[in-house]
Amino acid sequence: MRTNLETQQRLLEAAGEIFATRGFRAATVREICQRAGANIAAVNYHFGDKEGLYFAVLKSCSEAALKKYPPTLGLKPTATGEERLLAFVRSLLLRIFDEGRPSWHSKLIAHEMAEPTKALAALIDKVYAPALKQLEMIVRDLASRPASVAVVRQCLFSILGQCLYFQNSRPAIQHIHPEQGFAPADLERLAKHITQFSLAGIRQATK
Amino acid sequence: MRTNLETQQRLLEAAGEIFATRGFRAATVREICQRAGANIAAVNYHFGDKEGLYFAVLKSCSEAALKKYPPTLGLKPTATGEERLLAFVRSLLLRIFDEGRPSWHSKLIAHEMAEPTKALAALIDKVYAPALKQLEMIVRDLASRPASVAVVRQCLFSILGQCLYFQNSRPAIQHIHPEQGFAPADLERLAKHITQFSLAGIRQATK
Amino acid sequence: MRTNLETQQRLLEAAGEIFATRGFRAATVREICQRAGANIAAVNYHFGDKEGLYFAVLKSCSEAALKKYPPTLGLKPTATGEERLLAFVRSLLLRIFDEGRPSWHSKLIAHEMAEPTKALAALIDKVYAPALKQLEMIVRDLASRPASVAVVRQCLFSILGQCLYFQNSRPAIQHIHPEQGFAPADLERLAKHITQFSLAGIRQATK
Amino acid sequence: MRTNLETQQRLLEAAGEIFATRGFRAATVREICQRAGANIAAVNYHFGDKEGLYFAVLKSCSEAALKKYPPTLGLKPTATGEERLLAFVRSLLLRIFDEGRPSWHSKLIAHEMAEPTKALAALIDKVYAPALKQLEMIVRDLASRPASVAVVRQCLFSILGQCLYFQNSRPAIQHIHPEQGFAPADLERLAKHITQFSLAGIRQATK
DNA sequence: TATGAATGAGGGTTCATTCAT
DNA sequence: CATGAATGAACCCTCATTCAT
Repeated sequence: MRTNLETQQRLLEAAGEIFATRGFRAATVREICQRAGANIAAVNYHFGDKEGLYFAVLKSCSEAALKKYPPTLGLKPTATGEERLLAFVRSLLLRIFDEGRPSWHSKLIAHEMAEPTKALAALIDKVYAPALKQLEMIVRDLASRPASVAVVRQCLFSILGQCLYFQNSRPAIQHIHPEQGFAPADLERLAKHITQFSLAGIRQATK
Repeated sequence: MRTNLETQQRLLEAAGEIFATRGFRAATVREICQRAGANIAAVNYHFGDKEGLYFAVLKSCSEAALKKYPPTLGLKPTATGEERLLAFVRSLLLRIFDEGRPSWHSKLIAHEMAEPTKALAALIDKVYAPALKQLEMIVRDLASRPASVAVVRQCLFSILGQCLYFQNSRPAIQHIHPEQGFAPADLERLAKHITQFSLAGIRQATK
Repeated sequence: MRTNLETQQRLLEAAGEIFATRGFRAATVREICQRAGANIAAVNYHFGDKEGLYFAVLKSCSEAALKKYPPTLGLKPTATGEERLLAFVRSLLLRIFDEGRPSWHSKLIAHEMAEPTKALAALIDKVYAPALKQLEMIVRDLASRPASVAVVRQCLFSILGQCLYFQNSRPAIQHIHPEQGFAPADLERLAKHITQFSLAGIRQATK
Repeated sequence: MRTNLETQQRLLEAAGEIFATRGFRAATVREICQRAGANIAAVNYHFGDKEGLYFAVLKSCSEAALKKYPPTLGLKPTATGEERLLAFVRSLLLRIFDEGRPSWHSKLIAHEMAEPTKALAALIDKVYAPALKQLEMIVRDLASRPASVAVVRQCLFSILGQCLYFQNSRPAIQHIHPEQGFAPADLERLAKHITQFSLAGIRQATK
């Protein structure tokens, strides 16, 4: 017989993919259980209800994504600000374009933004805010001179916006620019562009 | 007696707000009809079905948003590239932060990106693509020297991303930076920042 | 402007075909009005309600069918019993296989038998019973010797059953015997067969 | 707790009666579930949808009817053609006039003929066609001399028509001949009449 | 007089959830 | 402990009918 843990794990896997694809509302407990090879009542049994499963998925996916692509990926302690910015951007793009569980994380966040649930606040505090904090340090480091809170914040927005654009507008991008690829080499180019573009922007903003 | 057009208009208003808030799937015709003060069968009578109403809402909102905040708002024919970029960015932010029908347009697009329906392709072709084309002209104008298609495209992504960030990540922004306001003066500041940031970025990218 | 009578007539035509095809329940007032080029409210205006239209159609179709194919079609006053039986059978088959209004009559009766409405009793009294009476005279004429009421009745059943089989089981016949045609020549053959078959049957039954 | 099978069985019973009475379209799942003492969602749970239940009913009723009144009921292997014809006719009449599930079968077929659904073809192939095949053997056996395909077919039509008349025109018969009973003894008489009538007819047709 | 916008009851179906086993 | 049959609310949609014009 399959253990509790195994069933829960399979449920999390199946739910992650389906929630990421369809969003919370459109996903059905039935489909999740079917894909997980579990009983229709398994969700309620293991996670209380659909929402409980959803929260568990969010938690699980966040951890998996940040573990696989940490924002400091491959950085030496002596890395320059530019290198750290590139690492941050690259890791974000990698999470977005990963095929598998890490990408679920991005899609789930996107769904949360479009249609927030009670899980959003916790998710932001746990995942979003720390990343922003990291990015803030980098921006302050790259600033031409000590910058005001407001200016730094605007730069953060500019950088994050450039990255998350690929998460939030992907259908439009793929429809208008079908020739745009997102293979590792393409992502590398994109990351470099965003880094250079932002570097110039930051310097201009903190002139 | 209420005329056909009046009822249709009330239905469009109610549906616009509810679709923008909840998305296509989660919105219910019952709630829409209730808010419009119409009978439950009114949607089917006037628009065929829920999808027909949705398409009509999309069309109506797009037109309303672009009419109220055209991307060339207040521009003279002799406007410089920088002025045109500022106008483009400002109009986009105004659409996003408008309270009322024009903002529905942005929210509807956001929902479409997160959970596409059959309307997405048409919406992109009609609204999204032309805006990108306009922005492309501006970017080419601002480039330090003739730029490759790929570089121009990346700059488009960077600019659009910075603007749409406020559409797609608003819940996170408001949670982390509750002190950040979005009154007209704030939007003006944001628009200027994005414009300057992007100007520097474009020049760097086309150096 | 079209007169009342014209609209009523077009409504009857359209309703006849649709009621015959789909039955009373499955037919929709909307479709009938559309085909008749009339307003959605025309049925209620001219015939009270859907049932009223149905009754009018039944009446109109019965008259049209019996007028086009009277059971004594082409008979001389001096016709023999066999000739009169053949004429009766032939007219019944012609009504069933006619393409147009007379066939609606048969289909409507078939639908009434499967799913009786309040119109059935009147229809039977007006159309069905007189025909049976005529057939009874013919059978008594053909009997080898004066027959009991019960025997005559059973012969009536046998003859009618043979004819109406093509009305009530046509889908099955066409599915199992797709090569069986129902052109005029085929109907002539069928009528002759039924007549001869029944003649022998009657004689046997009244031996 | 009630078992799965029990609920399914009750649903089949209730649906059989209601489908037989009203036909597929006019029957409502709400009424079926009410009569079966089941929840409104039970139909979808056990049979997928209304159509699935209908198909199951058709299957179940066909089997029940043919099991209770097989066309070879009480025949010895050495039975004569006349005896086999009588058995065939009698079993058909018994199915039609049975009160209970076997009669549903006849009524369902009648409804299918008047307003075919997707189930008709399968039903014909599985139930109708085999019966016709059996009858064909009998007719060939009874023919005065080897008969053409066309003649045999016409005789089949004549015999089936005489029997099914009581299925398809019962409302008219009962209205015009209220004194005609359909008790077992009456059916026996009818069966004998049809057999004798047909016997004479077949001999005449194959003379 | 004749229209068509509007109605509300009722249709089949889907869903997350519950509970006896 | 884990199941799957059963639930009832809510979904979108269709329908004949009504009523102000």
